[in-house]
Order: sequence, then structure tokens, then C-alpha cells
Amino acid sequence: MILESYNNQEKYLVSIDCAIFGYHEGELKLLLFQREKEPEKGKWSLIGGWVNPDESAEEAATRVLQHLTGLHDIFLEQVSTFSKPNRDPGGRVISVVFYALIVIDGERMKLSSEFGAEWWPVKSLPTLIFDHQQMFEMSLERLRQKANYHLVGRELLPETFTITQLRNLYNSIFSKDFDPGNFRKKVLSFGVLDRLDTKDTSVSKKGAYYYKFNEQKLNESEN
Amino acid sequence: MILESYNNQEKYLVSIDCAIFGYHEGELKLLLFQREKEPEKGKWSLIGGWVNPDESAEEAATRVLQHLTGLHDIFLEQVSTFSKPNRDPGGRVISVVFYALIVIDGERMKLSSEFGAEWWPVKSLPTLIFDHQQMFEMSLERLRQKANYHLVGRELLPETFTITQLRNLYNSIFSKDFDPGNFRKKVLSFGVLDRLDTKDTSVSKKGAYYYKFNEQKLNESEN
DNA sequence: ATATATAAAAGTATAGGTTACTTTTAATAG
DNA sequence: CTATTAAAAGTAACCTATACTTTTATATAT
Repeated sequence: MILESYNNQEKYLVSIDCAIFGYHEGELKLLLFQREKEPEKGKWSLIGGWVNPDESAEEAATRVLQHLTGLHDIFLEQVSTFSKPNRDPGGRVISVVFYALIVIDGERMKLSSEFGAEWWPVKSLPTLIFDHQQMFEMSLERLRQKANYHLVGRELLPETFTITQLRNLYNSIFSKDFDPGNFRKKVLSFGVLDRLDTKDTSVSKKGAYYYKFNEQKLNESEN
Repeated sequence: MILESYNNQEKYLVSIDCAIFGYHEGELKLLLFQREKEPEKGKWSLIGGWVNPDESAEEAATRVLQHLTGLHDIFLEQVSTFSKPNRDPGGRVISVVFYALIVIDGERMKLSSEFGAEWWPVKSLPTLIFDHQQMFEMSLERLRQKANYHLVGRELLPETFTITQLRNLYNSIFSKDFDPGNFRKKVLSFGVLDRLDTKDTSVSKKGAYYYKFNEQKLNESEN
């Protein structure tokens, strides 16, 4: 902005909303809150919060996520800003939208009891409030773009996993079935996975090797 | 956002900043204003403006662009939102950044005299205020992404142009030299250009055919 | 009138990557 | 020890990107 009449200008509430993706039981899931008041009581919303005076939007999103999940170093990326004058019936609120990726483990499944948040499969979401459906769709699109050029397994899978698990994650993100052979070839060509000596024999007699991300190679490849 | 204490929250000024790209004399250019007051007097800034109460950020950017250029239907895309608490020394201002593409013709070159705006080659920009350098860099990156998948000639070139002109535009956007033969093949494979009967003989004895975008095919290809 | 020079336009050959599909492998279960 | 399972490896066809070469059309010079 060029300096000009800062004082006569209207100010607005600024919030963040976050599409939090997780992966559980072979499905990509989204963390949602159920709204308890009118209007739109009973509908669901993304996780949100206000931007405080001492914070950037990124810092606000990080704070909200840490408070909710207890996790630090959550992967977070800005998606877009929603600013239609009447998008929120409660007042003029401009919302900066992010998406986040987190590993759903036992701890993270308890979010429901603590905060009333619930994981929903992205394939069958409930009705969302305001413009949150569009926020979700743009976030998923961004996640797909990200997953095209980088392996997103580290943010969504447990520390060790099989190629098949990784492929199922990708199947779930893109809603299609990747060819097992081609997927393996492609994924290993990134050169950022280390094969362990242990195998998962729960699904095949032969057994599938476990892999884990090599942090050093990840950094080198600017993943 | 979930409804919660709208009233106790701090409000902020919200602005838009716009990286306006144009193409002139074989160079990609950026439209800038020179700042007339301290702090940072003499440095240059992107084109900006406030978001009014009855506008979305997109509408604000469109209004500012129309007022500045007289053009309607300008190509505009949201890049990112900048929100660090102290990014603007004049006060807490959250800025939604866009990039725009416009055809520089005679009319558009007069911007300087009317508004004090000047076109700068992106290869040699002056020092920009605040975080505007970063805004520009993100905008150029977005433009490159866009140009990878879609022909951006319609937004930056005159109505008719030769393949060589289009290639020079791309050379300028990506700061590299595309192979003439390969570029031609690739560009025509999009199937959205119509060849005219007229030729440009100013640069070659043989003459290069003029082309124009076929709007219908453009729409079909979701360009 | 013919030759020359220019860059457009078309063509070619190689390499690399994607895709669909087949074969082999390892280990368990009957 | 044979059958079964999915992992893992391999293959062939196809498509695209890239570097490079050849042909074409025409204004200008001789």
C-alpha cells in the first residue's frame, strides 16, 4: 500500500481457517467442528481462530493447531484468502485459509472428547457452514498439487510404512487407483526413502518391506 | 471461524497489492509507483489500495486496476496474503496480493503522466518498499506456473502476433531461450491459435504468419 | 533476371518418462 | 510339497521433450 489516509479506513476482523487433513484406516480425513449456535447450528466447520495483534496469519494458524493437537512442527501451507463482504453472517470477517497435514495416531483420535472435533472422510463430508466447502475444495486441490511433486507420506503416515500403504494414501488423495508397479518405481525414483530390514506380512505371504523417509535426502531434494 | 466473541477482537486495516505485469519492447515489465513520503521515500511500490466495506479483496483489486488503466476484464489472480504484524511501519495492515496481466499499448504507456506510475523491466527493478520484493517474486513464480500450463499471450500480447513474438514473451517470463522449432510445435499443439493470412515481414524475408487466439477453443480447453 | 541472405517453418532422431501389462519371487497355509 | 498371495521386478509400446537439420518463401543485392 502507498501511504494514504490510514485513519479514515474501515478495519475488519481477520481470522484463519484450517483444513486439517489426516489419514486413518485407509482414508483421507478432514477434522471438523460442529457448530453449536444459530445460524447454521448443527452444520460443520473447519478449524478456525482469530489473528491476534502480535501474530501473522501463519503464526495464528500454528497456535490454533498446536493448542488443538499438542503437536509442534505441523506442516502448514497458505491456500487463499476469503473476503466476500457477507461471507460470515456474524460480521465482516476476512479469513486466511490454510491446509495442514497431521499423522493420526491414538492421541490424535482423542480430539473428539477434548474439543468436540471429529475426523470425517473427505469422500463423505457433512454440510459445511458459510464458504467452508469451497475452502475445503481449494485446500484438497492444493494438497494434490503438492503430492504431485513431493511425497507427502511423512506428514500423513506413521514413521515406518510399506509402499502399499503409501500407495493407498495416494489413491485416497487422488480418488483413483495407481498401478502398483508403476507407483513403486516412481516413488522410489525420488530417492528419499530408506528400506528397513523388517517386513509387514499381515497382507501378503511374501511380506512387504517397511520404509522410512531419509530426512537428509529429503532436505537435499528440497521436498 | 466458529462464532466466539466477535466483539472483543482487534480489527485490522486490509489492503490489496497488485503486481501488474506487461510486455513491451521484448521485455516483461512491472508497473510501479514511486513513494513520495517518508519512511522509505523514493523507493518504489506495487500498486495498492484499501479494501472497502462493500468489496471483496478481488473486487478491490479490480476497482484499483480499472481506475488506473481504464481497462475492464483484466486477468487477475490471488497470490498470497501478507500479514506480519510489523510489515507496514504505518500501522497494522494485512495485504492480499494479486498479480495482473495487461497489454501495454499506447494508452497504457501514458500511465506515467497521469498517475506517476512507471513500467520497470523485471530484470532490473529498483528497490521496493516493505515486503514488496517478496510479493513480486511470489507473483512472478505464479505467473510462471500459469504460463507452463496455459498460453498467457492473450493477456500480454496485441490481438495478432507471430509465434516468434510469443516465444520472445516466454523467453522473457522464464529468463531463458526456448528453441524456436520446439516452441512452435508445443504452442501449436495447444490447438487454441488461429493462423491468419497476413505475414510479418519486418524481421524475415520469408515472413512469419500472424496468429490470434481462438476464443472458443480457449474456453473449451479451460485455458 | 538471377543469386544471396534471412528467419520461418517443417522435419528427424534420440533420450527419458509414463503406462499397461507380464513374470518372478518369497513365504505362508493347507 | 503344492497352492496361494501380493510384493517386487521386468518388459514393451507409446508419448513427449529436446537438440539438431533441412526446406521454404521472399526481399534485397548483384
